[in-house]
Amino acid sequence: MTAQAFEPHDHHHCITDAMRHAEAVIDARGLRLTPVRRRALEILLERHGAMGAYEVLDRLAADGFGHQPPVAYRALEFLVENGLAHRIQRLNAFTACTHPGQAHHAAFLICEDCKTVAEMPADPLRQVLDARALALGFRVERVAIEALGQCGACRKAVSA
Amino acid sequence: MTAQAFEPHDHHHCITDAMRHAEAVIDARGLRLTPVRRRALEILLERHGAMGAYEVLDRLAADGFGHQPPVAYRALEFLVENGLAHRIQRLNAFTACTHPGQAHHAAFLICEDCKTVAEMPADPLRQVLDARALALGFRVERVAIEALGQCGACRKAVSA
DNA sequence: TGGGATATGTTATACTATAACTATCTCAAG
DNA sequence: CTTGAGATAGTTATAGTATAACATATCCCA
Repeated sequence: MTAQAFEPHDHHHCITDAMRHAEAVIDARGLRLTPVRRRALEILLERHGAMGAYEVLDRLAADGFGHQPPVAYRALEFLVENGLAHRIQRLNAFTACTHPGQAHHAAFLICEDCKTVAEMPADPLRQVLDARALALGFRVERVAIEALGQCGACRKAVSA
Repeated sequence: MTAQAFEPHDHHHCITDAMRHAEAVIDARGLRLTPVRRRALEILLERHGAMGAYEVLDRLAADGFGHQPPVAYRALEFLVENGLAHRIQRLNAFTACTHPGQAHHAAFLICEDCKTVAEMPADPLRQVLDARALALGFRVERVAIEALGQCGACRKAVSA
């Protein structure tokens, strides 16, 4: 598992794969991937970026769902709770999970040029962090690791 | 350098120390630690927690400074830019830097019970993160590492 | 088939942040 | 001195993000 967001890839496959995963996960938990929730996930999956709740809301509204903020926030919250999406604190925005199903700790790489958001496994980082925190008596429950910078493609584009 | 926020310590000393550091840093850069900026820093230093901009604003207003959001946001932005405070994305809030002056990468440990925010050196984490990101072609510029959990004191309090 | 739990929708409001303009202060060049 | 450019602080107004609280509809099973 790598950060495919920065690689050229068959994005359609990426989407259908994620949707299948989502169905499986939700089903296994006895929950329901209702129309709004499903559509919200599809919208997030369109690109490897982050989308604000209000942007998602506009899209949902255009598709005939409700027009008020809670419609989007609730769908997004559901996705995040079930590991199908992540909240990017830095951007006050949400991004579809690219490794759904697998329990994982993620770090996010956010390209400031093209706005792509890639998810990178952070388990090794978490081990170090947890250990160092524990040495201070602190027990870590959740961590947000969000890096801003420049992706390979954008670096090449600048130097060209 | 450790995360003294979780340790019992002479907080008054903590404050005077930080203020002295601040003066030195700002002076060395040929900038000005004006009354609002100084007061804003003092307010953040009162406790090892995070404070929202509007809370800082109320305090500043009570002290005779302006009553409008930019007053607080500008002072806080100045402090952050000069490494005297940090923004905690997760909380939409600000905390005084406990290692001012030293160039450093910090990770934040946020106790969900007592709301204490401790700053922990993150240079080793950064090295790992930078290397792993670079392997994906990504050049890291800034990182936010924010952990939620429970500090030692609160853990003891619960189990007692 | 009734009824609790879940989900969706609404209104209203709270919280966070910045743009744009005005007035004031600082400090060095003339 | 004094004057003018840049920095600082104040204002009004508005943009952007998020949630509380309640009404309505749907699901599912006892």
